[in-house]
Amino acid sequence: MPNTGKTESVRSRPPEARPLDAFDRRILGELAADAALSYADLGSRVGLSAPAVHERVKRLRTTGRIRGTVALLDGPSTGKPFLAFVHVDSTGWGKTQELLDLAELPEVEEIHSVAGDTCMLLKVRCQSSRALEGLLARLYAMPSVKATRSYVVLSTYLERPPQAGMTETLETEWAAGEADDTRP
Amino acid sequence: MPNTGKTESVRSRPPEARPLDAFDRRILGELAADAALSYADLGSRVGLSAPAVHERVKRLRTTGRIRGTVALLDGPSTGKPFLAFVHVDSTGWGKTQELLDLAELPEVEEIHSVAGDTCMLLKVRCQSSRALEGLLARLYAMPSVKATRSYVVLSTYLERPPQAGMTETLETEWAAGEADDTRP
DNA sequence: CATTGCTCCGAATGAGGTTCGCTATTGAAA
DNA sequence: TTTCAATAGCGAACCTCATTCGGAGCAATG
Repeated sequence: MPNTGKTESVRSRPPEARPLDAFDRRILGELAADAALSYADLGSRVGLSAPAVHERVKRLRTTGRIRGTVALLDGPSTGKPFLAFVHVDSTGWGKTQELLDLAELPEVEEIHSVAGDTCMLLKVRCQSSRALEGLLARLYAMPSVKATRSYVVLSTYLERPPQAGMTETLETEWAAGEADDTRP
Repeated sequence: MPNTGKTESVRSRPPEARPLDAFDRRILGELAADAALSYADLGSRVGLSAPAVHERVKRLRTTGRIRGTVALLDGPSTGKPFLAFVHVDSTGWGKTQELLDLAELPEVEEIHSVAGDTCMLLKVRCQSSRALEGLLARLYAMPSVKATRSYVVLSTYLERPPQAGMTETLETEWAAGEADDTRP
């Protein structure tokens, strides 16, 4: 059966453009807390049948909303009790490739380019302060690295992956006593 | 059946004291990358049968090595494209309770106490720069908060949960050209 | 040398993931 | 307004896989 170009152009809008509805948000919230839930349980929590949530979860995966399903390891009890954030000052913007190569080390969990008084921000978790020192030595061995500032974590009060919920009042509440809302 | 105190004292050593062997490490590595693996697949990868890995994974869970199994959400495509690290200077050490209450906001992903020129470090992910501003307003509304410094993430090159692997050479390699190893 | 406990494996069972066909609903075209 | 097509939902069925059970090999203990 031949399909008209007109119909096709309407129907084949990119799937990732479709916005998340309330069902999707609740599914994401549940799975971000516990991905070991059965589809039957998940369905009863959000008010859908098992095949229906299965279909939605599959789409959330293929469209990239869900990046993966992983086991969260506990740093201290798996041999990496030392956590630190390292700010890196480097010369030039194009020379950051060697910094990105640090991604091969399992101790390096995050590499961000940030706006502020530093260029790059690393989150590293390793087995000892000596290992942290070794990582800093690797940094300083790079010609482009000018300086670093390390923030060693003393206590972690909260640490979790991205959450599904959003605080709507964050965008409006604070401005109530300060100025009128200038948005349209 | 009564058990002798002697046997009990020997047998009931804390389970978390048992060190991880090579099998455990490989299992943790696989599950940290993909927790949706079947036990049969996981077993064939590490060289054990399905019931054997099942038993080990169960123990890794109960002993806290595995904190949970979760779906990793993609921030930008789930409505939170803005990521920032906020350093907080606060007066006094006991007054941090109001900071810890921020954990109720789904935008706040991490709260650490750090050593360095700041007291606390937050990782926050929210829907807009305006929401980030609202969160900063909440911070400054706290009497104990003296100052904040924000690092807005421009690009994220790497972001992943704790990994199982460890770079052994980090503890030794760097010191080779500097000084002799002083460890026993 | 006997015993105790641990961990592994193969087999069996039952729960749950996955697919299929059908129906209701929505939105667009005639 | 009528008609058509596509979507998303559900119940039932299938089939994979998680989970349990019993037994064997092994190490450490007394």
